[in-house]
Amino acid sequence: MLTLKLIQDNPQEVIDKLKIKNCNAQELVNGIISVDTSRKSLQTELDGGLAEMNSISKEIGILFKEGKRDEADKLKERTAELKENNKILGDKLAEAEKELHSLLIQLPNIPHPSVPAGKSDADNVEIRSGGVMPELAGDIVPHWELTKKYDIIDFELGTKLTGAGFPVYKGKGARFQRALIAFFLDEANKAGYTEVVPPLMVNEDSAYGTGQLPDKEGQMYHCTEDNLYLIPTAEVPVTNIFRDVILDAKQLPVKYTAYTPCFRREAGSYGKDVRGLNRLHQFDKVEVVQVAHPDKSYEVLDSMVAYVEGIVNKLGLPYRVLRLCGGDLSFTSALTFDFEVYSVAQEKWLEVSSVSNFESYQANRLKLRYREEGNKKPVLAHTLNGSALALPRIMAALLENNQTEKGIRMPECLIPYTGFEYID
RNA sequence: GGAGAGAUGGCAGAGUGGUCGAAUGCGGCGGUCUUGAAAACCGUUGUGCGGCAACGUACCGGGGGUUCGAAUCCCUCUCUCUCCGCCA
Repeated sequence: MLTLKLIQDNPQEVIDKLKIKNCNAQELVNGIISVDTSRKSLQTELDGGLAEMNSISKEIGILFKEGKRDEADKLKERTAELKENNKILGDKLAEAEKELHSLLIQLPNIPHPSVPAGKSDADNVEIRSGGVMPELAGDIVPHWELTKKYDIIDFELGTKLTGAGFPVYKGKGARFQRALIAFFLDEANKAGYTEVVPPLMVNEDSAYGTGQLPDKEGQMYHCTEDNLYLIPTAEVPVTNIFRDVILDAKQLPVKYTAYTPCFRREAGSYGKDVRGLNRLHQFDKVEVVQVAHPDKSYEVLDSMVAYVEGIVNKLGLPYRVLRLCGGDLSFTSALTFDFEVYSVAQEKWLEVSSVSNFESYQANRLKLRYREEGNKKPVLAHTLNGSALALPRIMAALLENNQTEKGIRMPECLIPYTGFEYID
């Protein structure tokens, strides 16, 4: 969430900037300011009452020690009213804090100045493209037919075991999947990211910390018995490593990578682009996460984009990089670049990565701060993350784009991992 | 799953109703000493909120209660450890 200070100091600026996200924040901002103002005066008043109570209690303590029971009892009479008053003030203050908080979390992150205006993904701006469009002869077959032809992914079997959107990878398909994971992790390691294997389930606090709760509750699988959530992305457990943490400035940037399966209910998206590997309830992804110094976070973002571009290039896929417009930017992001790869049989661009700078928006929720040397006050850090990469659509594009008469040709960089050159 | 013990500052570890935000040790930071370092000694060393500041206030796992006053007593939840059982 945004910091109160920012909203208090520049309310109009916040409102103006959020217009890029097609968000009319006028009312919210006004509400926040007025609730905060009353919160402050309540606190001042309550602190005064508590101070008086504390000093009376001390006096009573002293009187008791001196054996002056009567005087002490007299003082006690005065405390009753004070106590009641403090209780009322305390309740009001708690109420105001709750209200303030619920308003604050409704405000999305402020977009970076470079974010273009726009309503939907149609308004995203292509900033770069690369790779070579494959020119395939003969019948071009979509990946869901290829997976059947080579018997490498069984969607129906997954339906039998679990339900739609939980495919079973088999034989070279399974090996292909494992190869991609290992390749992505090795690349991330080479780029200086420390590998972590996080839990695949998180508690409420973690889901809240990265913003999945309360707004996206319905998108996560929830184990009610233990009140745990299956992670929709490694971002959740990995970023929450830093919840309530104060880092040293010299520790920044912190770079973590994690491979995890991801679980998404995808409620409300039935029937749309769900064919084959395009949209699954469980899929694999390698994520990269950085905690950066605020002054450096956009350099870091650029480096993360360059990093993702590097691995897409190694895979030999035609791709484009988009700068997301205000309307398509996620609630928590200040600036996001999407990577899409071209899938020749579907004749579609498929989103395979999303690289974002959240600035201090997540950090504020997480209470993730750093301390400058010699400086006493801890300051909110910036968090960034990106997919590097999400597997199913990469696999879909590789299957379709690399289909030959001999089978599916593996990209050069994967052969050491797959141990074979063709899926046939 | 059954029985017991426990949760205190970066860590270790005192504190069982009254100047306790909390002894002491370690660690960290600053200084003295030293050619430099170590040792020794001195000082300093949590976070949030309110306040221009002085300062006030809250926080001893979470929540609630008793009391003029709670780290300390009561209730409840969570977690950790030990033993037993079960098990990859």
